[in-house]
Amino acid sequence: MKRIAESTVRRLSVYMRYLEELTARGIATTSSDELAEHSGTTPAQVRKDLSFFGSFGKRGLGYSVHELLDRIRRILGLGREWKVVIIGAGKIGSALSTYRGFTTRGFCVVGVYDKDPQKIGRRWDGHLVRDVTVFESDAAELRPDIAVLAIPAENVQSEVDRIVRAGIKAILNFAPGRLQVPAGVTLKTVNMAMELEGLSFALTNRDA
Amino acid sequence: MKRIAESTVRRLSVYMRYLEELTARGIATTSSDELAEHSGTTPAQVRKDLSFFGSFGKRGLGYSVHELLDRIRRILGLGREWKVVIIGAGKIGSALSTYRGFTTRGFCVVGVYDKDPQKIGRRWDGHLVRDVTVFESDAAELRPDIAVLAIPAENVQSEVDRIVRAGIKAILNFAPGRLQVPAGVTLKTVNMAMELEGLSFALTNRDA
DNA sequence: CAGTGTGAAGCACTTCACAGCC
DNA sequence: GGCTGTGAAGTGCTTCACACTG
Repeated sequence: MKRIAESTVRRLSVYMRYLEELTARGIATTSSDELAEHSGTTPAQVRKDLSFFGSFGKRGLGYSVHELLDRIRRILGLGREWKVVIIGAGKIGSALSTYRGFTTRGFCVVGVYDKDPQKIGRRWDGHLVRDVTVFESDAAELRPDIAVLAIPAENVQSEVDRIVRAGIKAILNFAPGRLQVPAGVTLKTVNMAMELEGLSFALTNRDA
Repeated sequence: MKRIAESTVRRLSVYMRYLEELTARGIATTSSDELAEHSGTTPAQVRKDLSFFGSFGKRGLGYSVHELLDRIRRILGLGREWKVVIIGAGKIGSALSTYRGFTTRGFCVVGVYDKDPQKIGRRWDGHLVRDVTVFESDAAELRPDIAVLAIPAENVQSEVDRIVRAGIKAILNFAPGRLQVPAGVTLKTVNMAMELEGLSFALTNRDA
């Protein structure tokens, strides 16, 4: 398959949400116009995005909500359960694991790790917090798919290295700083400070 | 000024972090090569990004760390304090307000609001949680700059409308769903579920 | 000579426009 | 007739390459 742009993947997620809403409302068909309208994009963009993966519509009629939802779920890999481990038993990880849309889309927390002796052994959102030093051996047995890295700024790279050594191929990172991962490992970083700086820039330079 | 790409603004934030590190290490000059190396981009990109705002370097010598840091801070609007209100006294808002890099860069929490009677009146990270219905009148006096919207999925648009009515021009949103804001208001949405779906897609379609 | 600043070229994503099918 | 699917055109960000300067 040809390389898919990240922006396309994000839009597929948005289309999926609207299709879920249509399903809940019992609506059976939709169109690229309607999808675009509710996803903040254009009909041509919707059709182009979908065209990378196949032809899911019927000319003159539109798309079957049920079928398109099924197809997009499959494309996004949401037809299965993903085992997620959380590194860092803090507020962000907790917010994420209790997020509606986390469990409902097949993401399942199978382990929580920390290096703080104060936290190790305690319960945290129904999970036992384990020592991060046992993570590699745990992972060898558990085979988690995704690691959420939600630790303070220090030594983030060494935790990334640990996660990579454990054989995990996808990391959602909330820690700041530039991180290195080998090819074949996908790293997505969410940096809240940077988002705020973007707002600061917008406020400072508006109308300019 | 010509319109600046969001990607450029994000990179400026990254350059700033490296310049802060150099300052801490007492290093006085740097180059586009070095900035690129530590920011995951190319020297040409660094120079192009900076060129939108002026000529800050010296040919043959590079950039003064001190001067460039000062310039970038000014560009990003970080030379002042920004008053931030948090709507939704939950875990995400709490994680954000205790985030290193939040207070250190001039973002200051001046109010916390919720609609849950259980939370109103309670202390939350040192702030008194107030009823979200008094937000507009509070804002008229307090004049906050940025609102962080960290509430569950229901009625997010009506909260956005309330924030906009209060005269706030920048919103950092953690709630899901498509939101409308009038021109002149900047909305940045962080959707963790969507980030995870991106990882799910990458895991499913790798090597393909 | 070393390293910036920048027009020009390259590339990737978006939009257009229309042929094709229901 | 209506709406999809898609090559072609358009747009905007990135990379190149080199003139320029300390």
